[in-house]
Amino acid sequence: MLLSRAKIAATAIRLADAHGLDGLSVRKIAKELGVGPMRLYDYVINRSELLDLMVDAVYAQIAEAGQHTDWRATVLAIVHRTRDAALDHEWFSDLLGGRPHLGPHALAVGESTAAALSRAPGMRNIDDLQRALGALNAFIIGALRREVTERRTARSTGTDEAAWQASLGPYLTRMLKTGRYPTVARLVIDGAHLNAEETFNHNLTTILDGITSHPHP
Amino acid sequence: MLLSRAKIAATAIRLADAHGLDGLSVRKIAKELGVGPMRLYDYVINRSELLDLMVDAVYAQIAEAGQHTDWRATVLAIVHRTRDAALDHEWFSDLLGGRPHLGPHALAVGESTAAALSRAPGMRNIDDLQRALGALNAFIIGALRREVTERRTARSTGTDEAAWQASLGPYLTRMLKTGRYPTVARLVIDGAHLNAEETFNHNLTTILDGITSHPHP
DNA sequence: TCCGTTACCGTACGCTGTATTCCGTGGATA
DNA sequence: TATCCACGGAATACAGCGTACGGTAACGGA
Repeated sequence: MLLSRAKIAATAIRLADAHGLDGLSVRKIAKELGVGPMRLYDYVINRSELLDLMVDAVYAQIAEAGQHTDWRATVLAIVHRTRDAALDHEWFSDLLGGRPHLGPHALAVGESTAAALSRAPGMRNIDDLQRALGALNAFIIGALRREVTERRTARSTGTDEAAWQASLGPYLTRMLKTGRYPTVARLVIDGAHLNAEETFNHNLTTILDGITSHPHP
Repeated sequence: MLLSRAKIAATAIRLADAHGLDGLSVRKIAKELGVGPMRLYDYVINRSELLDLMVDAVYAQIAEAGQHTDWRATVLAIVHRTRDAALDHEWFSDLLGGRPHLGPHALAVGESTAAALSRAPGMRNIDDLQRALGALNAFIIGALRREVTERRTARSTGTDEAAWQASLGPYLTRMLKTGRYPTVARLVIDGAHLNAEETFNHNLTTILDGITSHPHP
């Protein structure tokens, strides 16, 4: 069994998809590959470099988003592929924003995004572009983390009313019944029906609109 | 030495501030308190509950933001206190968005934010509020994670040109010299002078403006 | 044929979170 | 007063983690 960085990353991703980042260990990857644990260190310096490898493999998928002539269509395509990737590989969202993404594919995605955004209206100079990229990336990171976290808790508690009441309910409903958090209570009770993808798209549109129109000097 | 959840959280926070989340362990907290490791489990179920305790202690600081009559001033105050907290306790940003924040102080902050935002113009119903909160929180999470990550790498590489060239330079400059990432290259070279706080405030304003004006139905 | 170098491998160390066992002491009862 | 019991805190135990390190086997050149 001869190894390679790509093969190691692939099995690591499979394991992380199945058991999460906490369930991922160098030893388990090695066992899955039928190899002693220390073999991996011939291809990778650190566990952390292994994570970087996994992240960049995901960026490779994201980078396959086609180029459009319209800047907005390009950005939308990239962001949606990123969201798909984060939902496919939930551990990806755990790493999102936690380390600089400097792998070749991550840089390629960054380049495509930046290039598209630089063609947006209202982008007067490079400082505008820097800020706009910052806002967009911040939104992506935060929104995907939130969505994945939500999905996880929903999965662990069960979506249906009964299981909800049994797990988080006792504590949270007691808290909300105190009357100290009326707005939150209304949000939890009345606002549970919103569709995640719709909300994401809505807010993404808001961000892009906000970026391209410059009301404040 | 008699313990309490508050005292445990306080020392845990001190240690995490000093050595990061990776440098934090149940045993070290116990040793710092002059106590056997298992004593902590009389006050806390899990290591993860201990993290929740720490997070909510930070939210207690954030919650001290004064209420303003103006909704925008209130939101700004909360967000800025959150940013201050994240820069004071960098581990806080590692936990941001990674778990639901359901502690009493976190709920209090959420309530204040939601209440203020619900008084913003253009907030027609609870779905609008839900979405607006989502966008705002996503931005906060992402922006703070990015800023802390940036600060960490800057600290580890050294801010000055020489140290930069020595650490990330070899790889990154080689990458950028390939010419495959021209926009990123321009951003790295020309855009390094931007002030972090200014950028944060600018983008926060953009988000709030975007939330309160509803150009798309 | 012999040696130097290189590539591979298993073992071992220190650390983690946590379950379980053990023990000393204080209070209650005969 | 003597004995026993209950109980709280300390110590030990266990399974797993990342990875440093020492040994070994194979291979190329002299």
